[in-house]
Amino acid sequence: MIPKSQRRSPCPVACALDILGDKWTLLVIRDLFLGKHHFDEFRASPEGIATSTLSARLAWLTSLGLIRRTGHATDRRRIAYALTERGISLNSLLTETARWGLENIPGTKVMPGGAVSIRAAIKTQPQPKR
Amino acid sequence: MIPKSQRRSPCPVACALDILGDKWTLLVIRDLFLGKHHFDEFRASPEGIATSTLSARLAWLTSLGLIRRTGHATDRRRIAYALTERGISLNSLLTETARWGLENIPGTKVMPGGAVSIRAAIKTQPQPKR
DNA sequence: CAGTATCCTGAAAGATACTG
DNA sequence: CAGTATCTTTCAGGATACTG
Repeated sequence: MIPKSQRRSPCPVACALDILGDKWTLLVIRDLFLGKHHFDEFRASPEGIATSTLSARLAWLTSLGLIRRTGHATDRRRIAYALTERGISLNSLLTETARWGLENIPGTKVMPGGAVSIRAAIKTQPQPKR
Repeated sequence: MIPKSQRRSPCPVACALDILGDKWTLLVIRDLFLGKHHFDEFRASPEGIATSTLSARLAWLTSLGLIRRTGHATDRRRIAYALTERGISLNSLLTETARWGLENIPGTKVMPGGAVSIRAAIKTQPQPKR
């Protein structure tokens, strides 16, 4: 969490933006709500995030306690990410963002794979790839 | 509006972030919902936005049709900004952002001046300064 | 009051290559 | 598969000064 001393103000909007206010963070969250769990799945999203950027975001969100890493002791190929309770609390904010975009930006549409779904995030177990 | 050709994807979340995904834009929107209308009022907000940044954001939001400039023909001191219908449609997104910050970031609190209020934005008439 | 005009710097991000 | 390591570039944003 960002220490109070270096926050721009105590405003909850400003503080939320210090965490989520960029072009990538919420997209990673979106992917988790869509049921994605693996590095290469995030990377394969159509927006085309760079590996260095993705790596930084995953570490950032982990440090904030919004996601957690479900590593595997011996097999690095089974590393996965999942939303924590706190991460799941972003559901309505994310949904609201999607709704606004859908209603106000012509040409937008929900991705193949379905709408942002809290159920996908909660019920999908992080699975190692076959 | 950002042309489809240069969007990262058709995802409504991604497109919304291309518009709102930075640390300043939503704060200007917030100030409008708080009933502020004038350049120096935005500037005086505790986050301390630079004049060049503020100027760019006001032009940007105006070009998107989210705010409108209610200029005065002869007196530049009476220039004011107000939310358009489309800008007002950001109310629930903004409120959701504030709610999430308030519930998940310790030490945040609504600014003196009251909670983000759609009524302040709608009912307050842009008034020239005395 | 409502900006514009510069100058400048750091941080963010893209591209690419490499690794256990 | 899940990253790390560089390198380079861009550009958002801060500081400051000035103006009708």
